[in-house]
Amino acid sequence: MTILKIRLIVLIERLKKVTAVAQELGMKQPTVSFHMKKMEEEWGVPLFESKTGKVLLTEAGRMLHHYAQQIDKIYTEAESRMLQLRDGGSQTVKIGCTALTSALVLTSRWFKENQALQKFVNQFVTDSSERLAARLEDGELDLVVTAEPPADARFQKELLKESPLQVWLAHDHPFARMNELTIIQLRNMKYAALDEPAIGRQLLARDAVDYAELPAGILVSQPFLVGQAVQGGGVFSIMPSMLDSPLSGPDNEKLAGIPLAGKPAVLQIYAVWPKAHWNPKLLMQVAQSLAV
Amino acid sequence: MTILKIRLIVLIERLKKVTAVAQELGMKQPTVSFHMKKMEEEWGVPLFESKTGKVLLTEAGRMLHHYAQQIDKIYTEAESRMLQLRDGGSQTVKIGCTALTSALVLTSRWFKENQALQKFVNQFVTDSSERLAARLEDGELDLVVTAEPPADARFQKELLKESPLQVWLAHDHPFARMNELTIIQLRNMKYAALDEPAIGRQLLARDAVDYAELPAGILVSQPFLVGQAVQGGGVFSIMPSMLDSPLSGPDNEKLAGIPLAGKPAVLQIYAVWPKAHWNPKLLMQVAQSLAV
DNA sequence: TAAAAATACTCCATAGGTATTTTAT
DNA sequence: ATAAAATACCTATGGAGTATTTTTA
Repeated sequence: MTILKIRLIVLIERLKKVTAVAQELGMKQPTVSFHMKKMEEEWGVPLFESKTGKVLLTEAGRMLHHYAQQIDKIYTEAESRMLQLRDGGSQTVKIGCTALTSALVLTSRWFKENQALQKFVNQFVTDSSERLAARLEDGELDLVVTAEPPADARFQKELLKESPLQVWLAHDHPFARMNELTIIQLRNMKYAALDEPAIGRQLLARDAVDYAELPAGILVSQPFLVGQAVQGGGVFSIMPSMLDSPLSGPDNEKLAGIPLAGKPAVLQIYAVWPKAHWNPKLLMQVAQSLAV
Repeated sequence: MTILKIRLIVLIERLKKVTAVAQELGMKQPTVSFHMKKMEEEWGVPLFESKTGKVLLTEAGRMLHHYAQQIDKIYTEAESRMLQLRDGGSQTVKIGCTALTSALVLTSRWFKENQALQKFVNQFVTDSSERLAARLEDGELDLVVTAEPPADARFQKELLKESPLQVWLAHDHPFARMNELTIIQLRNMKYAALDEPAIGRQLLARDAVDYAELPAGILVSQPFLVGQAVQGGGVFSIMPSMLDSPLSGPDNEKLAGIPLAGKPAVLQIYAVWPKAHWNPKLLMQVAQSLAV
């Protein structure tokens, strides 16, 4: 069995025409027919059937297709990785972050202090933490920085940073000089929330009642947008204390960060990577650089 | 690239000797050497290096190995499936259950009423719900019956049964004729728990305080062992009400099942299977048969 | 009847072998 | 000195092509 034949099954299922498959694979129609016949011999069962001008898969064919699809995906990933490795002359490491964790971890300081690492680590991807976990599992990403590490024994987990959540306000707000704030005190303002479920989960775990009383407000996808909204006035947010510089844009006044009254909620940022990775040492090194 | 070469990488990594790999694959040493060289040409990078009598993988080799391992696993699974299909003359469906869900769903009645289905559905596996989810994902299982369905859009989920949790006691216990029981009333007895985290989670969700007050006791892996322990006396358990016949063994007196006082906790049993399965119709049919 | 698939036949690359040399403990 | 790996060389099968026939919409 060759990868080519595996792709052939995938394409037959998708295109349902022998000529179209041949075209897609850059070969001639008889060659594809030949392979189809050969595969049926190889497996000892009919895999394809012609129905009303289309080539369909038999039950056995569909079963094989199920596996062929997975293999095709993995092999394509391997090819693209190897190309990067060959052309870049060295390993490339793809890092995935959420909008929030990228702001917390990929600071200008990190880029300045880890230029040597950037020979290897040179691709940064942003996505939701669920999708990051999926892409890590697929082997598309090497390391993921997330506040919601998947609970899976196949992955190595390393705590990078901890940051308590606090209330953020415009610097000229009457509350900006308070020592601490309860959520009830903020009920007349809008809540600008980042689309990062980990924050909500932390608040919920800290105090479900407080969480339920959070007023409705604005949902944004980027930390700096939270900053803009809060600068605008009449709006507060709850974000990690560590986020001060990303929140205050270059030409904005600094925002005021005031601790939550009572039990604190702490956001934990983890690096996660597969234990079976081909260069765990490099990944550990990357994780340690991100932990500074 | 052929599957054979993919396996070759996997075996080189495992055995670290060219001759050993050749032996394992049923070929001669020069053939393996030949393939190794060919693959390095094909990928355009060195994949293998000789170190102190052993053949090791280079960085690129390790990277490729990471994918090769996955592909090998999937392909082996496909082969074994196809063999079953060819020899059995028809599709085989492997079902995975936890100890508890098997007792609730794979009743003698099910086997009696679904003999036609058993032409296809003829392998039953028991494992923890986490491992079942992993084996389903791997394609080793076709359908999993679990109280803890994975939250994953790739899977189809179908509610099979719902059963309230209730207290189980020996038939001659003083409480055996009560209409309902609180957990506090049982504090002088031992709690025989089944190793099925879904039960604990349901109780926790129902009332965290009650749950915290459950006395320490016995942990068993099989529902019928819960029955034995409760029959023994001085022991209670909390199990689905639907479980009466599996709990009372053939030569035991019937156990008494008494509802929990207050908010009920209900265990939900789901069938889960991959949406991308090659015979979703059959699986849906199986799920419906299990729901009776 | 026109387009798509199957068949027949040819050619070269690849996968496999044996015999032998080279390399490493 | 000996076992393992590399090399050289040969053969059979498989993969790809062209030309042609058969099928089916």
